Order: sequence, then structure tokens, then C-alpha cells
Amino acid sequence: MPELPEVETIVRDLQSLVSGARIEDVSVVHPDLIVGDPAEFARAVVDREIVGISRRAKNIVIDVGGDRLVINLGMTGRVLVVPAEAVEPSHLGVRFSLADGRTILYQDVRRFGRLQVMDAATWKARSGALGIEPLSSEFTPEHLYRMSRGSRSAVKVWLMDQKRIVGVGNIYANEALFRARISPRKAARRLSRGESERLHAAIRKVLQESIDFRGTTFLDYRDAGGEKGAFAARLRVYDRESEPCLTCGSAIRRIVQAGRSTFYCPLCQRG
DNA sequence: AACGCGCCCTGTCCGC
DNA sequence: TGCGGACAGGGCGCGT
Repeated sequence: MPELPEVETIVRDLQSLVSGARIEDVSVVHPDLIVGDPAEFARAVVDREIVGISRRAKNIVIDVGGDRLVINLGMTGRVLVVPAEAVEPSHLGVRFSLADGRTILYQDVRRFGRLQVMDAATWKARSGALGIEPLSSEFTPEHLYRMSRGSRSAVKVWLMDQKRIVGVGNIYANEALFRARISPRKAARRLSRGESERLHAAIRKVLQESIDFRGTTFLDYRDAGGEKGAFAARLRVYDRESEPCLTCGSAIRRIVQAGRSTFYCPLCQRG
């Protein structure tokens, strides 16, 4: 479900809500969500303090005093901070009871998400295998241009590969290509320097704008307080099949690439 | 080695 | 009203 802006929003929420909190108890309701042994997972986080919270790609990374609790939300995962008396939601996966009485809930209807505890060195290696952060200063137009050389994949599919650029999923791949006026079918290696520059700028702009609006709620996404993001109203092509292009009025088209829906304007995004 | 596909799972919506 | 099929912010493991 969540792409970079949604995960970033949750991480910032968690930073203000639970930094410094102590985890007093853990109960794993759905063991299939845990990578590794669930009992070991519970032991590794109980009686630990939440020292820091950060985002890497689409992962929430919680420093529990050396070890890292890494949460990937899959399609429908939510991390919710709730008061002691709160009614628990359906599809509860993991419950973290805090010493102050509040609870952090991991909820996931489809259970595509995963939670894992690992030591800092293991996490460092895992993180190193992921692609570049698109909002970092290391990510430049030149970087995008060079990475795309040699890839025969359609640029839309290429953009979603987390080993290259992280955090861009189906919604923002569609939106960035529309803003850059590039056809989603174009082979990545055929991007010109000018197109690489436009795409680089469009990726950063759409991700940053969405963060400013606390992410896109298409169906399931909620922030750590259970609220929807407001960016859905600002999407220009995603889920707008047959509706008029906001630039030229042409009907937005939907095609399928690598099993995922692609939305684009056939006029604004030619060649 | 890069790339495409099927699969993991539940819920919702649409057409018949 | 019921039922089958398609589809939904992701990612892994497989085959070629």
C-alpha cells in the first residue's frame, strides 16, 4: 500500500508519539507476519526502549537499543498508536504494549507486510542492497541517466524496482511520468538526458508534495493516528481511466505493465 | 543477469 | 441475491 510519502508520514508521526517509550510487552497475533521465530522476535523487543525511528525505502526502522525492528507494510499494513482504553481493530497482527499504557498496533488485512528484528550490522547490509533515496542529495539527474543505461525495461516498471530508486511504487511512478511527460512504455535506456532531468525533478516534486499532504489514501492507508492522507485529490492520472487529462482534455488510458495498472495521457506522454 | 510471472491474502466492486 | 472474476500503495522466489 504505502510508498515513500506514506511511510515517511508514519515515521514522523511515530517520532513525535513514541520516541523514548519503553516496550513492556509484545503479543504476536499473526505469526506469519514475523520473519524468523516469533518467540525470539518478542524476546528481542520486550523491555527495550525506542531510541530512534527512521525510514529507509518503504521500511519503518525502529532502533530498539542496538537491534533494529524493521517493518514493511506490504499493501495494507498500518502502524497505529492508540490509548490504553482503545478498542482493538480487526485484522490485528502484532500488539506492542508500552510502559506508559498506550499500545502500538500493527494491523494488516492482507498480511503482505513483514516485521523483523535484526542486529545493526545485518540491517546495514540489507539497507546497502537497496537503491538510492530519491529525496537525498546523492540522487541527481546524471545518476538517474546513468542508472537507466542498458535497461530494456519499460521506464514505468524500471522506476518501481527498489534495487535502483527506492520508495516509488505504482501511484508515484504513474504520477512522476505524467509530470515529466514521458510515455510509461518507453524503454529506460532510451531516455534522453532532457527526459532524465524532467523525470528526476518530477519524482522529487511529487514525493515531496505528497509528504506535505500526509500521503495518498487510495483505499487502506492511514497515518499513525488512524487518519487518511490528503494527496489523493491531487493525483493527475492514477485511477483516472477515461477521465479528461487535466492538461489537454484527452481521455486518460489504463494499460497493464508487469501485472500492475498504468495510467497515462496518450497525448501528453507520447514517445 | 536482467526481466517477467505467479503467488502470498482478504475485501470490494461489477457484470451476469 | 448469488457467484465468478478482476482488482487493490508490495515484494519474493522461480524460471528463462
